[in-house]
Amino acid sequence: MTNYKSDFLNTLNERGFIHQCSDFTALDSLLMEGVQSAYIGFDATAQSLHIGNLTGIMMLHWFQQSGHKPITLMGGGTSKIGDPSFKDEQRKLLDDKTINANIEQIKATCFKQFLRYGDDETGALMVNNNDWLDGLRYLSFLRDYGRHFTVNRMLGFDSVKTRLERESPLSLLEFNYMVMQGYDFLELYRRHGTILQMGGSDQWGNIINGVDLAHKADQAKLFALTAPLLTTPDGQKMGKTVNGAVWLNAEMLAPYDYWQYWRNADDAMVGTLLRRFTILPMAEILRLEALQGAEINEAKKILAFEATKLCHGEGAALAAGQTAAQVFEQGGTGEDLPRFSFGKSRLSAKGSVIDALVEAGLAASKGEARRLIQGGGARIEGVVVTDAESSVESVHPGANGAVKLSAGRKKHAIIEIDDAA
RNA sequence: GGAGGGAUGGCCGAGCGGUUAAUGGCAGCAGACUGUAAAUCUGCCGACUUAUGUCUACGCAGGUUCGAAUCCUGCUCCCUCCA
Repeated sequence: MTNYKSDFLNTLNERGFIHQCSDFTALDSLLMEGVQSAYIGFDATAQSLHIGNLTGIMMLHWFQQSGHKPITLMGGGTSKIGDPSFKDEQRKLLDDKTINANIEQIKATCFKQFLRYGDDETGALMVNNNDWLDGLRYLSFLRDYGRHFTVNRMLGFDSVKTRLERESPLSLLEFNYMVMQGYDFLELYRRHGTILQMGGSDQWGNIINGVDLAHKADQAKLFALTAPLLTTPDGQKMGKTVNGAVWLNAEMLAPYDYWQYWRNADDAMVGTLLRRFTILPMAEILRLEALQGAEINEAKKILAFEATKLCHGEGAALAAGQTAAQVFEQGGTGEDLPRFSFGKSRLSAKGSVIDALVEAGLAASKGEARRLIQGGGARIEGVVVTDAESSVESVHPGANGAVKLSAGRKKHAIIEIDDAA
């Protein structure tokens, strides 16, 4: 129904990225006038971004594909303070060195596949808000910018309102986060002529703050564009897996596991995910999301392949898919399964299955491994382990070379028999 | 500054001297059913150990008691009301 003039908004629209915009018409026109720059802010507290950041990354990707200049803003300055909503006192604040290392890592492992960095007109740019936040002087900042923010209005933001309603304390520091984020936008406008900030719908208030600030301070017209937050059909947040976050960095989450994450998507999510996280043509997506029943599995495999390919490259995506086919469709093993070595002498030891489960990372403790076995969830080469005291050898006699160890239907590892130990 | 209420396992939330590693719900894991989906049903769900053992846990530090998450004292933090 909605039709835009600009490729960018049309693409975002058909791929389900549009939730709210401060002014569709004006933004649409501006995008037609020439190369524009837009940014999204990212956290720099870990060495990698995760799937929750992928929506933003894809928005920037399409922005660049549409002939514009994307900017990835790293929250180096804000990371130095630490997230105040996280009340754990033990949390150590990050120093510049760590933050800068994180930023480099993130650029190399999370952005480079999706964005083309470069100094040319549409080359992506990486900036760190520490560059301007670190040197801010409190009094002059308050005088120049603080006067543009009214507390009355800030109290109206959902992020603040819910906090107050829940009677959970909101520190001045936190309250100031939105001011800093607003200031970032102004700074980028001044430095790079950035006119658009994007983000998840939860960022709306923060983004609008920047828009307003720039209007008041510089009489500039900037834009906010947000994407709907991804939730499962029953309203749960997406992006968690067995081990926590779904990282984009292959060292933190193997491509095989990344592939699996997508493969296990909810039926009802497949269309949404294809639109958002693959660059398949819309015609193909429409075909795939029309599939019904068990046929949806085909769509899921394509989703997994395409998403993994974007993040980890075609080779890794193919390998992951191949391993998955071998493991799940043929009940065998594959190259991509995690491996660990196990001394030959331990094979026949009583209870060695428990040790193997723990060492393979399939169980967090011996107690958990034992419970897994007692619940009938542990298998060696497909044979259910019935006795917690079993040795690997007693379950699968003649174990040689390597055997497959499984915890549940989905988690597998290869035990490589180490003759020397 | 005064009066009162509260802090419990990943989260929510019972317990208010002893069958309490602590009801229940959510989340998580496993099994069955399936399509590596959802829903449903069942089991598990502090650690070590494997036996009917040990340790660690109910904001922090002490105390009373044969015995405390439960009672007392001090401290910290949060909330509400009054100044």
